[in-house]
Amino acid sequence: MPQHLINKLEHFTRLSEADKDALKGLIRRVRLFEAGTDIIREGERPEHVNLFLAGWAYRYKQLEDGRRQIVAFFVPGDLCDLHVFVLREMDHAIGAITPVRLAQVPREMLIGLMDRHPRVTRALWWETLVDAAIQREWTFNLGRRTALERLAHLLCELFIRLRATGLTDGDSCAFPVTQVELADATGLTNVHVNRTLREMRTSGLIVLKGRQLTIPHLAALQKAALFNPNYLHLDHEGAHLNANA
Amino acid sequence: MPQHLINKLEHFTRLSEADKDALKGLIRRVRLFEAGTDIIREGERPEHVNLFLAGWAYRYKQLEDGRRQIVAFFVPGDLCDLHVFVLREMDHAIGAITPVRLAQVPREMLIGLMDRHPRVTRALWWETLVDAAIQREWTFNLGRRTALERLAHLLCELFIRLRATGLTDGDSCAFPVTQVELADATGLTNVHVNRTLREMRTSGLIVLKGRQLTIPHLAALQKAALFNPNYLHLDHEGAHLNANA
DNA sequence: CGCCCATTTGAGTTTAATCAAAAAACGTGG
DNA sequence: CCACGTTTTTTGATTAAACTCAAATGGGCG
Repeated sequence: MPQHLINKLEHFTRLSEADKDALKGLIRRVRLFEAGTDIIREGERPEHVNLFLAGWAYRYKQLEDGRRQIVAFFVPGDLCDLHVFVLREMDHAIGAITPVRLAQVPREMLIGLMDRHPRVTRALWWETLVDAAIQREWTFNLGRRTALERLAHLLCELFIRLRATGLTDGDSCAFPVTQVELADATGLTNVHVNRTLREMRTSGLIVLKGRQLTIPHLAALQKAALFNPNYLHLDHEGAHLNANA
Repeated sequence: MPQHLINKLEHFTRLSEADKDALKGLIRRVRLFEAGTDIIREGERPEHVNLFLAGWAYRYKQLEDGRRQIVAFFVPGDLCDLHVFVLREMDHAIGAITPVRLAQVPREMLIGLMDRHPRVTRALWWETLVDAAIQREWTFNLGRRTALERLAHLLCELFIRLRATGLTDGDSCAFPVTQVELADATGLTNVHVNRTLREMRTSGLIVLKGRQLTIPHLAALQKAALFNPNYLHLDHEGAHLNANA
């Protein structure tokens, strides 16, 4: 069930039962990927839109000399770019962090959905625009924040995204990302990530142990990160569009 | 005339005369902005899609403490996010580098165009996906490239984008970006940008003087930048979609 | 138990930042 | 066309943040 996606979209607009059923109808072809494997590789032809049902993954790009940058994380409820099939070749890869379950949605199915459900269509645009906003924020993060701010910002973002999909438990959430992956996402080295995490732990900003993250005082972490959640555009933004329900 | 936009879109798909006329019809409400002023400010309500007709601009985000990051450049032929009006508030600002002339396209006009011209619609998706790919590449750039590679990469990208819109003259193009702006785009300081540009000049990679950039040997600059143009998805990618012309 | 992967720590180095000031280029009005 | 104020570029000296290299420790699992 795409309950995570529905939870998330409802932060933007209210969905009817028919809308939700339509979203559920997207889940026809389900595939599983093992942790550590590639879900899509650079150069491949994108054939469908991927909807993440369970597990974590990341988009990444890599240079011939081995330098790697993670440019996005995927958590359950996330959707890859709506119109990928317009492009001939993937310019990046997607790798699974944990075992991943995802639905492969064929273009025709998606187009049909958008023809029949304008409210879902708007919600999916919102999702697309938020993805773009997240990517811009990462650009800022890498360009202008210190190591500690950068890591804190990433943790805030992931926690809030997970919360929006119903995947947090109080002030805790699963967190299967290794320090090497955190380094590749923040543009740091794993050594420096390690030292910075220690600093965050000793100052009580986070508890991170055994693939579980706890943020005792989210406001404090946000402050340390100079985190402004406006770019996630949550808080029922689409209310003004609900009129024509 | 949106000739620059048309030139660019034709790198993706062939457009009919009707398609081109439809694009020209987007230019109804034209506005001018002075250099150094904001075209849109953070927090504002996005009312229309902006199509850049002349002049350079940038998207930027700023922290309360003054740290600023430029997250994208706009050159003639560029279009802001197709569906911005789905969002309630801008999460960033757009500033004019030079005097800017742009067309403000109302949502209804755009929706109408996309209803009537499926080939233009696909081309606009392509444009949107390329924008997202560029943002990802910037993330990589800031995270994993050295100062010299970063600057070289940015220059390669801008030169190739300008060339695709017909705004280069041989191996030269206008380049009105100051070193402070280059610093804010690459996550460096203006001092370090200055030293790095000097290095690029003395090694013959670029000639940059009086708002004019010359790249004597683009392949060499690309090599220095570890630049792979695949993320720009030029080269008539949409050929396979031309069938139903 | 032993292996593998992830995390942690230490010591020394490098890249880029900071601070400060001079020089050059640019635009404008006299 | 020149003088003048402003912005941009350039250079120097010093500092700090993050990287590199190397090795030890810890955890999970068959």
